[in-house]
Amino acid sequence: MPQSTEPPPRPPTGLEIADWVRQRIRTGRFVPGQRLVEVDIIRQTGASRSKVREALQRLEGEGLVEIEEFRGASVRSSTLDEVRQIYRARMALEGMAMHDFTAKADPAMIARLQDLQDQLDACVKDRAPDRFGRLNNEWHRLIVEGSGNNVIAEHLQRLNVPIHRLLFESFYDDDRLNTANADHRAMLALIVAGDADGAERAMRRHIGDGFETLARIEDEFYS
Amino acid sequence: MPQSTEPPPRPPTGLEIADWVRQRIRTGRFVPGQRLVEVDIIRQTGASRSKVREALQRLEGEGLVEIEEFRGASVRSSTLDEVRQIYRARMALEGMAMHDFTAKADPAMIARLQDLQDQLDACVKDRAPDRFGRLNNEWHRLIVEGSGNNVIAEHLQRLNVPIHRLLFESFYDDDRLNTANADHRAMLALIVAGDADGAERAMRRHIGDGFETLARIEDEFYS
DNA sequence: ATCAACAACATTGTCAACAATGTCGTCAGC
DNA sequence: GCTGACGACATTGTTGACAATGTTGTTGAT
Repeated sequence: MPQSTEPPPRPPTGLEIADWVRQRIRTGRFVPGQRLVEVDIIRQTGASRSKVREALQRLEGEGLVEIEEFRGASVRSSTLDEVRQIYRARMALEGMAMHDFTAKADPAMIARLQDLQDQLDACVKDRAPDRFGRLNNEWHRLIVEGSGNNVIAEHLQRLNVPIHRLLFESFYDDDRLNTANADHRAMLALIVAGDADGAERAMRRHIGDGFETLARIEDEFYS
Repeated sequence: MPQSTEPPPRPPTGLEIADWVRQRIRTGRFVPGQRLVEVDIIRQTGASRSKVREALQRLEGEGLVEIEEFRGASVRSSTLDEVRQIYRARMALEGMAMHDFTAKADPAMIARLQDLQDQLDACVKDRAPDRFGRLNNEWHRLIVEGSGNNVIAEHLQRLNVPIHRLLFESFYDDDRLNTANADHRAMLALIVAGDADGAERAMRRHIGDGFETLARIEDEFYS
């Protein structure tokens, strides 16, 4: 795509366009409510209109954008209540993933997790919130991928999309950084101990707390 | 659509085509592996090619069909392990739905559930497995819709699609009919008692047992 | 009989032109 | 100034023709 240093001669496929748009939504370059005009995307990506339309329909299926007849696509925005529902679903699925991960984790996986944990600890010490964010994502992904359940992994990926304007800020709360990391350590201990049920409960609490933090930030924002 | 007695004059939309195909997969009219040729669907539904292609891409996004370049769409088939993963996801999500339903159920909802339960009991007595199947679906839907979590509801709907050839047969096991109904009664009692955690555990066990039955049938089939 | 090469056909992918609709500014009338 | 009708423009929806690819059947040599 044109944005990179080396534009590929091959015109981008529908999936690539979808990725491109998804990425821009993830990074906040496309904000909720913003209209996604086909021609603009064509100009920026070099794709044909069919491909762009295909990509937008795909994203609509993922719940990321909204398409209205003759009005086109726009980035979907969600209420706080929908975010609550998303977190509830994440608690269920990621909890289950944690359960299965704990039940089948081998020493190699645990070692990788331990390594990640050390890096996360360092981030907390150094107050490096965005590196923490990246590693945090990786930590959660490691659990989910390691659970051996691709169906859950795919559904979680779909739930992990920030369609709420406040989802970006939750990690920059210093308090939250500390408690989240403490949660991670506790979960690691439970995994090592082979306590699948306990690890699942801990994961659910961890995600639930994440939402609480988010809701608190939202509250403060409006007062 | 042509199959009904009164074909609508308006050409069907992409969503309707998707529903049409989905329905045919659900009822076993389209079996896993079967190719879905665009022209055939056009002939049978009267839709335009764009709409058919849109519908197929949508279904691909749902994981129901598989699209290969220049080879078109075909009904996706899944291994027993993928079915296991699906059931695992259902345990997580429907368990959570049950939890929230129990926590917020009002007398009216409980009454509707009680009514359904009576009809289910009758079905078991009368040995009416397919009516039981329909009511059973309604029972589960009532719980999920009543949980107040649309996100979970949508993800469950996506998980509820039978892409495995044996998913149809599991209800016709007479033993299973009885235990499943007993599960339902037990869950109803837990709901009335307001025991959200207990109801969640019961739902998870119930769904897990469903998979066990399925796996047993599969085993017998291959021996 | 087997196999490769080839050709006719079937099916899907792409694109561009056109139609349908929404959007926004303009202007007359009050 | 306000409002509603009107028209130019922008954007999306639809269709059909054509290109690219896969599929199947045929033929002829071995």
